[in-house]
Amino acid sequence: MNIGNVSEQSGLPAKTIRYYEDIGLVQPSRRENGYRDFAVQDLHKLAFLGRARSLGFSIDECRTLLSLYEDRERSSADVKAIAQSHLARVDQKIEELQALSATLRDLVVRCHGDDRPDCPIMDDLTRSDVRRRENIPLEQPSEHW
Amino acid sequence: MNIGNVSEQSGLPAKTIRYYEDIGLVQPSRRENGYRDFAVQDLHKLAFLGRARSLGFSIDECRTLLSLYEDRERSSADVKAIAQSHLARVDQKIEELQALSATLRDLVVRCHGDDRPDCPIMDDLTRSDVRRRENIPLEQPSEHW
DNA sequence: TCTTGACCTTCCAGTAGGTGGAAGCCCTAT
DNA sequence: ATAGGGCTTCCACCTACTGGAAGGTCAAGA
Repeated sequence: MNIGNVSEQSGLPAKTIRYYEDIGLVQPSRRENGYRDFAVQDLHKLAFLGRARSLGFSIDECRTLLSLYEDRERSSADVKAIAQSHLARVDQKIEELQALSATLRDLVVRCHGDDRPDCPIMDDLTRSDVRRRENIPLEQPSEHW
Repeated sequence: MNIGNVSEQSGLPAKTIRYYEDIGLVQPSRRENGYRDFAVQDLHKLAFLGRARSLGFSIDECRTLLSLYEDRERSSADVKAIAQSHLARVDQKIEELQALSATLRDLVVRCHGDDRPDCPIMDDLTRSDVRRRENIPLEQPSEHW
């Protein structure tokens, strides 16, 4: 099966599939002309990956899930542990964003938003005390959401 | 003022401050020995940036906010518009994560998590229909949370 | 005066998870 | 024979930094 075909059936862009090969998630064979030749199992794996990614699992988690996926003897406890820790992170992120949302909403509501320059949002950003930030965790850009 | 001093007072790592200079957010002068020499205004700008970033504004939004910060004639409407669109994105993200959380929680609850291999989580990831994904937006990795 | 250590500099690479584009084969249909 | 679409590799770019190496600078203490 050519990459275009697999792309269409799995819903993943061809670029992404090549990238997944690069990082070792799939190992399609090659034809004589150099074209990748995907087996049906590869298609299943890619579709599995697409679903796991759409649930927000990281590539590393996907790697583990994939090995569990291919292990017929794996225990459901192993899978559950991964899903649980992912769920905990999602819920944590939700809480952080909700605190952020509340702060922003408060600022937006208090800003009259007209032609005059005075603005509570700017005042807040300019303020050098720390009252506002007491309950707001820092963004962790390294999390790459 | 040396970078270490500014770092301590603004709460931003020195590396980050150098990076902010690289991308043109601050322009400290230089001493004869090559050391950066920050003015008090630079410190204010960096503290402002730190607060805006902690509220989740992107670097590009910070750039705009900074120009508004330095414009005493700016209208509060301009600031409000940026904050509002940011708030909308935050709320959108919260909704997505909540849908995700609900799905994951359901899967986790249904998985008995013992030594046996059968696992609803795996079943869901393996399933090739689209029922589950109907209400779940795709992760947008380009958003870089 | 010498040395130690803290502080500063630049530059390069890496992070996660891809995406965009260029240059160039390959294959099929007309 | 040629046009097109599909396939290949490779390199660069995105966000917002962070880590580390190699080396210059400065102030304090022996």
